[in-house]
Amino acid sequence: MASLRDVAARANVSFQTVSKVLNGKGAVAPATRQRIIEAAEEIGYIPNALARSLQSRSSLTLGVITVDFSNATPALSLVGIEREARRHGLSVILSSLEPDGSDCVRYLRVLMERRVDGIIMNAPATEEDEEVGRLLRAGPAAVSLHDIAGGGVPTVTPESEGTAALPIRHLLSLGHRRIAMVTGLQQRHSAQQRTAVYREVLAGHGLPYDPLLVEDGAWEVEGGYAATHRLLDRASGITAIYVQNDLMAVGVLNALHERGLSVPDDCSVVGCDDHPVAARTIPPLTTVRMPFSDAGAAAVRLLLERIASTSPKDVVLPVSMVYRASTASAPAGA
Amino acid sequence: MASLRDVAARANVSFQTVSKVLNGKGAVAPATRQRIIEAAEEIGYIPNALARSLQSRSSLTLGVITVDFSNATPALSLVGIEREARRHGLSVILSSLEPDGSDCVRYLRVLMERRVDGIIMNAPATEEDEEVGRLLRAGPAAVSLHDIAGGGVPTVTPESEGTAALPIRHLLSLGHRRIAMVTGLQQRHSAQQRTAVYREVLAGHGLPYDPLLVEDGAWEVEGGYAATHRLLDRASGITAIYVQNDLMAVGVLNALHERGLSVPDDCSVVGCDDHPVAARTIPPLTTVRMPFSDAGAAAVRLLLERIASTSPKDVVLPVSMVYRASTASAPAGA
DNA sequence: GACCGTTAGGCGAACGTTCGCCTATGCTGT
DNA sequence: ACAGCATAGGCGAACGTTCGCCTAACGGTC
Repeated sequence: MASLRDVAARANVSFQTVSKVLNGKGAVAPATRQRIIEAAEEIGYIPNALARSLQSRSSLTLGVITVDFSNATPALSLVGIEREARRHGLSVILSSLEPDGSDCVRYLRVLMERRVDGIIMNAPATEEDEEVGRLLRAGPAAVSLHDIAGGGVPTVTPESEGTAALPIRHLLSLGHRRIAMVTGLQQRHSAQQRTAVYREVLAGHGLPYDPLLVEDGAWEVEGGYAATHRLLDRASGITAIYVQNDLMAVGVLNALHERGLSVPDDCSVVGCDDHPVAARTIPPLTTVRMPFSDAGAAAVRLLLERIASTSPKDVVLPVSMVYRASTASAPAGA
Repeated sequence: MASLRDVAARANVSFQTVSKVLNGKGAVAPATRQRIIEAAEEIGYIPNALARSLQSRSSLTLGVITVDFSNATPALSLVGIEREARRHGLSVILSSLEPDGSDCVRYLRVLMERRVDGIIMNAPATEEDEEVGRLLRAGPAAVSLHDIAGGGVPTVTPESEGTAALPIRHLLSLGHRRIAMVTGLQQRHSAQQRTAVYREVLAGHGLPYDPLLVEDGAWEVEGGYAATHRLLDRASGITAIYVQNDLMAVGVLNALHERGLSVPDDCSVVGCDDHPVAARTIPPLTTVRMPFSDAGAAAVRLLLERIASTSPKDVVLPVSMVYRASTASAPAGA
């Protein structure tokens, strides 16, 4: 692979002069410049970013540590990150984690060895991990899409209050009183927060918390399906279900259909995320639109600010309701 | 950031000796070794992979150029690639393309500048691009998940014959004779092949090709929805639809439902991919399981073989049917 | 006690850049 | 004709590694 020296030899100049020309830095005579550019082209010179980074102490790279992105939502965040990074001329090194997040420390170290300019975390499984928090505070600039143990890392998150409050209020306004909930993994802060808001909003309407109305669906289609059957088996009078993500909601719709319950006539369903399929489920799903891709992009911009060493300021992104056909007034009899 | 020299100073040895210890290479007295290891730990030494790569002429990195992975299928391939790369101690640099693939050449160049050890392509939009083909043949080792213009790049692909033949034969065996098809983007070789196989298999059963039965759904949910309405508007007697991916099939099911047609009683639907939601659509979708994640992993292994300069041999992965509730015998009247 | 083999660790060079400083050349003005 | 000054380009050093070669010291053998 050709180096500056090879180009220089061909153009009869010193290799530093070639560097100047190719970077448009120093003063070089037009004729020489031309000669150098031609020589570079002829031998197919491609600069070595490794050497450049070594010298310049900046790799123009950022590392991303993400939860498994087989699911659409982390994939969307990743898309947002990658796109925004690309816009700023940064490359992205991708590391995905096993579900338990146990290998996070190892991958953080790899990123540090590669001298990434910054790190973006999207691995909620590690949000309680003190060691991860320590490394992120000590290492290169970092930004996270969720909480980090011990804090000190700027975050970009969807407006958590609204994420649960909007759909619950929507259901209340339609006259529903027995509103069930299918949650994501209860270890995750985001699931805990939504559950807390669900309790609060219901309490605000004089409705006591009923644990029989809450089931864990583990963020997965099958989890939502199974959770719904469990809910309907043990609790009566349910006229609406708030599901903490759309993937589970697909399972919920299927379970309700299996039981011969019509959505929304017998039971309303609200999802969360506005997953691409939500628009065409049967019936189309009323859901909360989450700014996943925007959050990824915002994280990159925040990271760039942090690298430029301005003060870290958390970003909270707004969420909004998307009204479709899976919600309706509570049945008269209920 | 600490370097070998800093560790050396603290342990009173030459920096090369530190290198030896940390890489477990040369013979070093146990006492010195211990001293060095402690010194490294005390000052929090982290090796500089950039410098190492520069010297060793190997970056332990592979570049991936992928179509936008908001959709589940390219995301799954990417997951497979990343996981397998990680298993082999390689990092992944991710570049995603705009839909038209026009920026591919630019990103290939970035990867070459970064001296990646290999490149994996998953960007069907570039499969006709001669320049891309040239670069891939001339540059570092490359492997593709689709065709490359001009060939010369080993590929990993699903068994294309079966991808369309299996579902069509399934529908034929159920007695269907007017089988419509919703295709992906017709520019893509994969869509073209499936269309060709569809024609052949039908012809093999004495059924002439009817262009009225074929519509483009552009791989998207909404495309599938709109294509179905167009099909039903202009062609009569359709009792089954083969949809070239599950995402479009979600739209197809929705459109059929809107028209008051029951699946599978009035019309059977077969998808393709075995997308996570396919198990819980209404009704659950009969589909072709595609080995996306496996293909990604296989691509990494093939790339490693290529790097080790064994001969490039294309890999073809088997596909299989998943029978669910969206297909049934053709209605008696048809 | 001279010889040799082994072990521990030093040292120079190279990988491919960028950067700052230095010098040779030629041109201007008086 | 000579100071003064751009302009063009050379050169050394540094970034942080790895690798191979060299040498000093030590212990054992005849």
